[in-house]
Amino acid sequence: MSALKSSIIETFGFSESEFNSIQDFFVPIEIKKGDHFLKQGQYVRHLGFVENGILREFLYTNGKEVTKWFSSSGYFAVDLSGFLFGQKSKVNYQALSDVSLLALSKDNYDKIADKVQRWNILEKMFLTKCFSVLENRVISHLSMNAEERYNQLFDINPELFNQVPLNYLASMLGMTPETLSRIRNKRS
Amino acid sequence: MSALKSSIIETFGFSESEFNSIQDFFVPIEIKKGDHFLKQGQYVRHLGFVENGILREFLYTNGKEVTKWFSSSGYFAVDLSGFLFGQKSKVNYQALSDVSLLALSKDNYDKIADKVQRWNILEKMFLTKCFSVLENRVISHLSMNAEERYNQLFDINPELFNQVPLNYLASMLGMTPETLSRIRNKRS
DNA sequence: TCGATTTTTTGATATTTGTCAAGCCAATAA
DNA sequence: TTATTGGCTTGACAAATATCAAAAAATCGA
Repeated sequence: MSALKSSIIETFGFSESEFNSIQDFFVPIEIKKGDHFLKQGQYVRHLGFVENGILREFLYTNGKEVTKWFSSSGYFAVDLSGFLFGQKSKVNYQALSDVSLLALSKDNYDKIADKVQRWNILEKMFLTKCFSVLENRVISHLSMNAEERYNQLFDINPELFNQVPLNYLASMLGMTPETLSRIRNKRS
Repeated sequence: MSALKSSIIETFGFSESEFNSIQDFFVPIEIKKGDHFLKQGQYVRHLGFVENGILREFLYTNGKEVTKWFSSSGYFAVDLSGFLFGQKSKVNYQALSDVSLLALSKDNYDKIADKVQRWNILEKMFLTKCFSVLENRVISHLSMNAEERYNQLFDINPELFNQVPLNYLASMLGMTPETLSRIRNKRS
C-alpha cells in the first residue's frame, strides 16, 4: 500500500476496503514549484492530499502576508470551510517545490456517503480532529512565548525546518524571521 | 419563541419543527455563581446552552491558568472534541454569575439523527462553523498585536467588557491584565 | 561556474509587552 | 457601618520582540 493511500486512510479513518471503493475519486495532479494549487478568492473545488513536495498555505490580512500552515507529504491541502460550504477560499496554497498530489473534487467528496456506509461518522471525526488541532494552536498562543512555540513545533516536526524557508516558518509561528533566527542560534 | 430556543435553532440550523421534535432532549440546569458546569478531567457528558449568566472556559497548561472563552446567553458550553469523542474534558467551565442553561446529554445528542433527517448535514455545518471561528482566532494571533486584538474583540462583542472580570478577558486575548488596562486607558 | 537573487544572520536600536509593587475603588460580608 | 476582598489601575523597570540596515550564506538560473 502506498504511503499516500495509507495517509488518506488514516486522515479519514477508512478501512482499506472502504478506501478501495472510492479510490477512483482521487485524481493525481502535478504542480510546478511556485505555482498555486488554490488562490484566495477562488471557489474551493478540490481537497488535495500531498504525495511529494510541500505547499505553503498563506493569506493577506491586515496588510500583511501571513503563513498559516505547511502541507507536506501525507497532509491535506484545502480551505476546509470554503470547501465544505462551497464558498470562496480565504487562503492561497503555493508550491514551495514541485508537488504531486491527489485531488478529491467537491462533487466526488459529496458522493463518498453513497459508497461508504460509515462516512457520516468518519467525516465528523475528521472535522473534530481538525477542530482540535486549531484549539491547541490557540492555546499555544495564549500560554507560550515565541521560544516555547518554536520548541514545540521543532519537537513535533523537526523535518519542517530544513524543508521550508525559515521566514515562512516564523510567520506561521507568529514571530519575525529575526526572532526565529536568534532562537535557533541560542539552541545550537 | 424563547431567545434560547431560537439560538439553539440558529446554532445548529434546525427548522422550528425539527427543533420541536427534539425539544425534550434539552434539560434545564441551574448553576450557582462559582460552581462548575464541567471540570478538566471529567468525562464530557453534556453540551450546554446558556440562557442567562456567563460561564468562563479555562484550563491549566504550562503552569498557567488560561481563559479560553466565555459562554454568555445564546452560546453553547462544552469541550467539543471531548464531547464528540467521548473523552475527558481538557477544560473547566465555571459560572461567573448564577447561570441557567439547557443541557443536551451525549446520549440524546446521538439520538438527534433518528429525529431530524438532515442532522448529518446540520451537524457538519455546525462543526465547520466552530472550526472557522478558531481559524480566525489563530490568524488574529499571527497578524495582530495586543491592541489590535483588543479592538477586534471590543468591536464585535463590547458587552463582554462589562460582564466579565478584565483579567480573564486579558488572558483570553493573550495579554496581561496590566496591558489590557493600558490599552483601555488609551482609548478613553 | 558565475553572477544575481533570495534567505538567513547579525548588530544596533526602538517598541511592545511583561513583571512587580503599590494604591485605589467598588462590591460585599460581618 | 467598617473591614475585607477582589478587581482595576498606575508607575518604574525589565524582558521580549520588532524594526531597520547591512553583511553573510545559500540557492538558482544563465
